[in-house]
Amino acid sequence: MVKPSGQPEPDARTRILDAADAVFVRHGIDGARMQEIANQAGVNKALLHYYFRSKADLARAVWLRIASSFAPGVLQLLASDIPLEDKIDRVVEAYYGTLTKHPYLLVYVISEATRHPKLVEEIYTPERKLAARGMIATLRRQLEEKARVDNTAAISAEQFLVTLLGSCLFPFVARPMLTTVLGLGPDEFSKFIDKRKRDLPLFLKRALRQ
Amino acid sequence: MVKPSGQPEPDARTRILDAADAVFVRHGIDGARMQEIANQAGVNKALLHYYFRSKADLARAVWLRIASSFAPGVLQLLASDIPLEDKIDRVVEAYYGTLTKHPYLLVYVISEATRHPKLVEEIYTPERKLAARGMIATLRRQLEEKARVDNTAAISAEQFLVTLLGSCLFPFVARPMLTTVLGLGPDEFSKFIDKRKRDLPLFLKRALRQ
DNA sequence: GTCTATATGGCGATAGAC
DNA sequence: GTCTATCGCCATATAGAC
Repeated sequence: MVKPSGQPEPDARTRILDAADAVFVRHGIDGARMQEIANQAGVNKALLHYYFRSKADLARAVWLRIASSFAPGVLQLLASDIPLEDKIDRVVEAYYGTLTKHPYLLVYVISEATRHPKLVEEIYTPERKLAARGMIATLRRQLEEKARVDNTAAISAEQFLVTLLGSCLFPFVARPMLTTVLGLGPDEFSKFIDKRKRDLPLFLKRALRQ
Repeated sequence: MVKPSGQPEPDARTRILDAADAVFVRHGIDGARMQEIANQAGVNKALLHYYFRSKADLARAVWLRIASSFAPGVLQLLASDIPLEDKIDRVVEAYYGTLTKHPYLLVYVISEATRHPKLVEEIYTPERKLAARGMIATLRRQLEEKARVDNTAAISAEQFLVTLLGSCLFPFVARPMLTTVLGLGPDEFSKFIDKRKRDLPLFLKRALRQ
């Protein structure tokens, strides 16, 4: 996922992992071919088995790399003590960068997580479990505080989280459907996303105040 | 997807299509095995090829059936002239029924649509294209009317649509991640969805007024 | 139409030279 | 560590009897 920035060719193992990343994300684990990964890495198929015993092991390695780099940033952001309304901006901002560049990434994570739920638990370490609880607690505190000040009923932290994530992530999940239904070309989709980056925080904040 | 309701066994072709539906939705096209479909349909593997030439053709037939039955209802709902705020309730209501019963359906549609965008165009007939345009136009009109009355800036119809759909559909898209992060068991997830069915319309309506 | 048996090809995986 | 060559399986697909 993260491309090498320096000049020297990365070693074979790294090239394989990068290639596997690209191919698995593009085609899903079942749809990926070891041959294609080998080609893209510029090595022989046998070398994949030398470094990673089997396709399943390679897929697992890729999954760990991707899934680990996916959530923590946003989780930490949401768990922090910055004001609730700022969080909205920051979450929107944080996701839209990488997801624009990697159109298949989110669908890969979702489909593999859905079809092999064990993969999710594998990256859900005790520390992360704790962090997630803390994040929810912080969110709840902020929402209750807001409700107290505005003298309204507090919104459920879990519900708010899902609405926030859903609103942010859905365009990248349903991209082909949306571009077709809305009649958008590739660059029009970009414009749509740009506009959304500005509009969505306003919309959500409006729902929050009173 | 639609299970037979009457007593008599459906004919083999139908049974195959139903079985293929279940297996493709569960495992994705690449992950599905013809043998499993045959077993589930109670027929021999060869019969699948008798009715549908190849796996690809069978997958295509299933896709057409599912995708066709998926959008039209909601599309029609959104295009109708019922008040905007009522639409929110109805959309939420409409999706949550089937998606609760078919946990893999949405992820299947999304992943296949993403990896094979041609499949999307195949179900996007001229009539549906027209209907989609009309739906957006109606939505825009309603949002502008609302803005005029409230004396505020109108929200983009496209953006509103995506927010509405995203908020509704995301829990079913990200279910395994959410249950893990929020620490929900299967029946707690149901409760979460029930609560969401009540809360989400309120939240969205609040963002709309003023 | 539905079955049994078989062909065909592709893919993951291994052996072994260098 | 990296390659070439090859194995063995398994999934799709077909032939042909009933």
